[in-house]
Amino acid sequence: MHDINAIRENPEAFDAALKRRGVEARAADLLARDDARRKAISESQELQTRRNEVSKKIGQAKGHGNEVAAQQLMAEVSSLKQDLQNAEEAERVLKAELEAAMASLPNLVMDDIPDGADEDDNVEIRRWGQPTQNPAALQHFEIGEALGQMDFEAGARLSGARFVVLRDGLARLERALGNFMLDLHVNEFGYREVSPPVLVRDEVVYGVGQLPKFEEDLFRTENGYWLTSTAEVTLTNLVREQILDHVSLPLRFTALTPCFRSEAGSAGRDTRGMIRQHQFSKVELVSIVDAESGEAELERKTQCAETVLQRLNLPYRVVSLCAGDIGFGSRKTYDLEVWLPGQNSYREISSCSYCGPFQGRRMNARYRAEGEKQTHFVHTLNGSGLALGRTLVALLENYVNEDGSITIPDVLRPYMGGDEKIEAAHGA
RNA sequence: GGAGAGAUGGCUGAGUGGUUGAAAGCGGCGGUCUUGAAAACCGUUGAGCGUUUGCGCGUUCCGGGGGUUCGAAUCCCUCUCUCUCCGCCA
Repeated sequence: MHDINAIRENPEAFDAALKRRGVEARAADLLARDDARRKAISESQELQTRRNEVSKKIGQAKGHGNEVAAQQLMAEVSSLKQDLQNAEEAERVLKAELEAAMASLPNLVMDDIPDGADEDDNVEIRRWGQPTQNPAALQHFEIGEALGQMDFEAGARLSGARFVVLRDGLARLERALGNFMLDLHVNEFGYREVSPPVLVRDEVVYGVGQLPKFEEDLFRTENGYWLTSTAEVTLTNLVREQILDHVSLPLRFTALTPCFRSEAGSAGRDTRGMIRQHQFSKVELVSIVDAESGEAELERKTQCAETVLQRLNLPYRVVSLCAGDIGFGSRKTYDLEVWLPGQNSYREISSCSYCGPFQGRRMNARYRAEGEKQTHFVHTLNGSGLALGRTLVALLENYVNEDGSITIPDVLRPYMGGDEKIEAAHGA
């Protein structure tokens, strides 16, 4: 959500920032609505003042037993009633219209992100590790199916397209990855582990900006719950409608949760394999910070996510998303793209975003500095650290051996009972 | 699923239609006293919005929304949440 006062102060800057995203100018329209709204507020407040004055006198007259005077005053004020109702209704409507107009507008991007229209204009920031080039490299689903531990037919039988069943070593590998990542972020980077709900109500989804605009990307239960598409939704909303002490910031939360996405509009993309599923597990990293710390926290968070890939020894690159490709609620986003030999390309495995006060305002989440009266909206950040399914994909393609077995990276072995390899299941 | 009770300021807790944004206590902050601290005493202490250069003025908010009334924390409707008992259940 945007700050209408900031738009009033500098409408040109607002429109210019929207334009970088390819969104048409809106400031003039919003300010006209705001002007009408404020006029309506003044009008209804004026009527309220008059009503309150007379009503007090009525109370006093009745208190003194002066019924005649009271009756006169009541007759006088009753004529105000309809006017007041009309004025209040007008105010309500104008306020709702302004909010609706703003709720669907994306966050303003930061000055230092690249210009561009789509993902082709994203800018590579750095690379880590040596990508292996091998024309004969297998894709993860070929490797997993050969192991007899990645079963898309079973997934289809249970649930349909874009679902998978993992078994044996691969099932355990996924669990090991989750534990490894959580331990890393909790023990080394100071995140607090959280186990949140995955079913949430409307306003929570609105708070992070997925509603009202992206309803079609989400699953919903028949009685009105939304299935969270990422733990960002719940972890960020942990502070909704709160006023935090400045000294308690930053807050850093991590959680391992299933994520549910309808993938509407992705028809035909990544139809084979585990890259794009309706349900996947992810370790999420969320930070709640003050207005000054957001940019530094984005760098820190990106490092936290990168460390996972480094410990797993998976080659990757960091990409800064351009203005046309960046997400709705973000001001600046780094994507981490892991090297997939089977696809001979880098694929997104993490996305770290700095949202400024955009979500804080939608959630009405604030903080207050020691001894100050003024409250400020919290700034929020989120990032994957990492998506388990895609990490498993990367491990298969980067760690597959000649015989089809998978070497387990050193850091995961304690989580795999000391095993060094995943080999074909019995009877596969 | 059935029956019932409740939601008031940072906390506890009064208040059932008329100068009530709300008693009282606790907590917090400031002050007096003290070498310092404690105790005691005095004062102060919610969140928004509109308007104003500013001091300020006005207005809304007693779980959310709507209604009745000249006037609502107080009456009505509705939603959400919490609690108790019964049933079911991982």
